[in-house]
Amino acid sequence: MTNELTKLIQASEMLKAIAHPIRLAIVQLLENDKRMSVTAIHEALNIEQAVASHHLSILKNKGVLSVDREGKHCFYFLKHQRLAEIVVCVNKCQE
Amino acid sequence: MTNELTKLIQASEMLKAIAHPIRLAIVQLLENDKRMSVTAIHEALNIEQAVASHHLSILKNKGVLSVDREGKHCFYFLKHQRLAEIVVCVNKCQE
DNA sequence: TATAAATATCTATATATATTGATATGACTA
DNA sequence: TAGTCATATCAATATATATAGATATTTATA
Repeated sequence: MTNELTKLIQASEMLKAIAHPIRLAIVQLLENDKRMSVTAIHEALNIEQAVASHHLSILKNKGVLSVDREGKHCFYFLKHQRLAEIVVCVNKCQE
Repeated sequence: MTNELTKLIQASEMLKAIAHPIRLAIVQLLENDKRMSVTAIHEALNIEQAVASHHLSILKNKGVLSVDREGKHCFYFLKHQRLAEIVVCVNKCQE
């Protein structure tokens, strides 16, 4: 497999991770260096805890988010702040 | 359904359209206001004609590309030039 | 160590997307 | 109008992702 193809696949995996309504909302929530716990996110978005946790783990596994545990809480944040730009950009392109 | 949710769904549909290796390659190919026919695209990417046509129609249906027919040729181009930024951005975030 | 709070995982079903090869449609041109 | 070039669609199978509910794991604290 060519290097170029590998890059395309990796980039599309990351985009695919973001390309879901709940996960897009999570990325939006974490703009501007915000750090939020699973509980804070599930309450902010009004979704089940298990649902939030599930989507957060997808975003983490695909390199979109990172996590720091502090006691009982897990604080998630954008691994690359730049990724928030994608959300802004795609929102601007909705005619 | 709330207006906010509708926006999230639309934005994620558009991102989902781009989140595929071949379709990402197509968007990259069409940066800088380029216009390319189906044949030119399938040759440039070294994929079957039917495959190119299929992915182009997905991108068109999800609002990523537009098309102009000129005789036998269909020229595809980015509907919003801004969308190329997404590709640049996600590429920069591959560590 | 028993309990509670926070988070993650599992199971099952439903739904969507990808892939491939074959074929159909549309539009010029000899 | 028959042929051919360009593009689109179809059909079938495989693979992946989503959704929801139940339950397990981890950590702190009484």
